Amino acid sequence: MAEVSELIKERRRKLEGIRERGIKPYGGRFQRSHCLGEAVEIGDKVKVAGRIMALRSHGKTAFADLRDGSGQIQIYVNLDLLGEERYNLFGKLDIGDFVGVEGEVFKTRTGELTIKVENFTILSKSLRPLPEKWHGLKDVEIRYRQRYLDLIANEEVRKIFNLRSSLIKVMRQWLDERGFLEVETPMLQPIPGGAAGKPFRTHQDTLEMDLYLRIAPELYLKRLLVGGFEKVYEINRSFRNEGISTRHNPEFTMLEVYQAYADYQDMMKLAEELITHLAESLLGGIKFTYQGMEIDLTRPWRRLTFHQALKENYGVDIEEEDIKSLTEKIRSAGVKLEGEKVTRTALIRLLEKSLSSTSPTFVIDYPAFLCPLAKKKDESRAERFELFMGGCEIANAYSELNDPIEQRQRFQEQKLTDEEEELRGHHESKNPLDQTCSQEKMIDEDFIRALEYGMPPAGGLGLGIDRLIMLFTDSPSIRDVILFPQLRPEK
RNA sequence: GGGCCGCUAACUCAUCUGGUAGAGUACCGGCCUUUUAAGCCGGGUGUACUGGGUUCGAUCCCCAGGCGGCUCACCA
Repeated sequence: MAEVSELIKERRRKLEGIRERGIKPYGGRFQRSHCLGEAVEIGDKVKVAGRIMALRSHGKTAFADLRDGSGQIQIYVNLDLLGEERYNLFGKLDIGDFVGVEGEVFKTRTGELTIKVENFTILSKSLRPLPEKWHGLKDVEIRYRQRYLDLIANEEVRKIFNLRSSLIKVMRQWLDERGFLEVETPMLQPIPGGAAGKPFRTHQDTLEMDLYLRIAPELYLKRLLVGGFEKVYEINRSFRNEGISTRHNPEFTMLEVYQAYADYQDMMKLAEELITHLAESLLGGIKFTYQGMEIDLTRPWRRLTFHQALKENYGVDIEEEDIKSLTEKIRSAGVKLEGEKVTRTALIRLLEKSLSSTSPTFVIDYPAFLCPLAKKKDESRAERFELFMGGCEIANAYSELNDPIEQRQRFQEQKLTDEEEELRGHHESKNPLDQTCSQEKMIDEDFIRALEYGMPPAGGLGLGIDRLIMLFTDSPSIRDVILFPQLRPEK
């Protein structure tokens, strides 16, 4: 720190002033009688603590607004009450400092309940000025980098993260009540599976082996179905080393649920009921607005086959057309494609465009080649759905493929197409990490072995929690619902 | 990774066509013993993201870089 701003120097001077009086500017435990959100009445003797959010000094008297995690209250100090020494010490306090106060509640002339401070304790001296009180903190870069400031300055942001916590709590409760068992499966995986996407690679020194941060928990949760657990779920982070956008953060939170003897139809019901329940308990209703779009969760939600969705909206017949006319039509619909490759993402973009202003829609029965882990409905289609809402992909589910022989074949086909793409030169990457890409397509032999022991038929559902919270809080970017989104380091 | 846009005081923002930066809040000093976006008087506290270039002169124009936002691409 070469240059320290005048404001910081000034606060350090005050800090020294406090120390010179033999007072510790960083206190310890402070026993409170009340939280600031609790109701108090005139005459109550209270002992509270919090951060000074505003100061109005009048010479021989002063008011300050004190805030803690539960609420805010005004405090009042005056010279007669505190004596000169203590009163001058109070003058060393700034907006941002933590202070504990003790006194009696009274009502001011303007009718505000206020604590008349008889004694106060400095709990923490703040050395940096807080963002401006009226306009708050708007600079998104500072908001994301220094989330603590965002939380201090912007109440709506605190509300978002409170809702996030409640949502996960309610979700757990709902699943627990229905007999689902919450489990934790490896984040560090020797073979990352269960989804697409480039994994993050790391290394375990003792075992002298490379490991990958999981891109999905799927293959481990299915092993638990093999093991005899019939209803399991996991709420936790997955990691994908892909592009970052308003809907993608390298680490994101997913719910994955598996239920034995069920299928994707059951998962549709589960998704409907769970999300409706979340909306009712957190938003107080099943209608809300996301970025100007009216979203209505009234059941049953629309079901649309993948085939229909593309045909109706774009005249694209995925079962009839060859790659060339398919890519042409996708392009003319305004979705860009790299090369001649029809990716799952391109198709999803297409769907998102047409479903963007609608209430929840299940797009069902995907082309089987797009879902190697799903049970086939017939030759070309798989029992899979994706749930779209507010123009965003929220959930994804299958009737889980439990035939070990077919599973191996489907993995191999997948591997083949990846190799084909390689040959076609679509992977002209010089990134050394891409070497792991071929590795990561390795078949998870233990997963196949588990299936060979027998996995009951099951439905499985993955739900993007961050995205659901975006919808519920009307947040335009996933960064608004993740406390510390990934950013490049400063300087 | 590509395209577009942005970066000015601690914060929120101005600064016209290139003439050397200014408001509010915050902060400092003064007055003020019930204020609440307290008030009144006085004070501008600055590496204009960084580094080059053009120019008599650059916050402004040009080039390179950094960080961020949006968007496109990638994400069985």
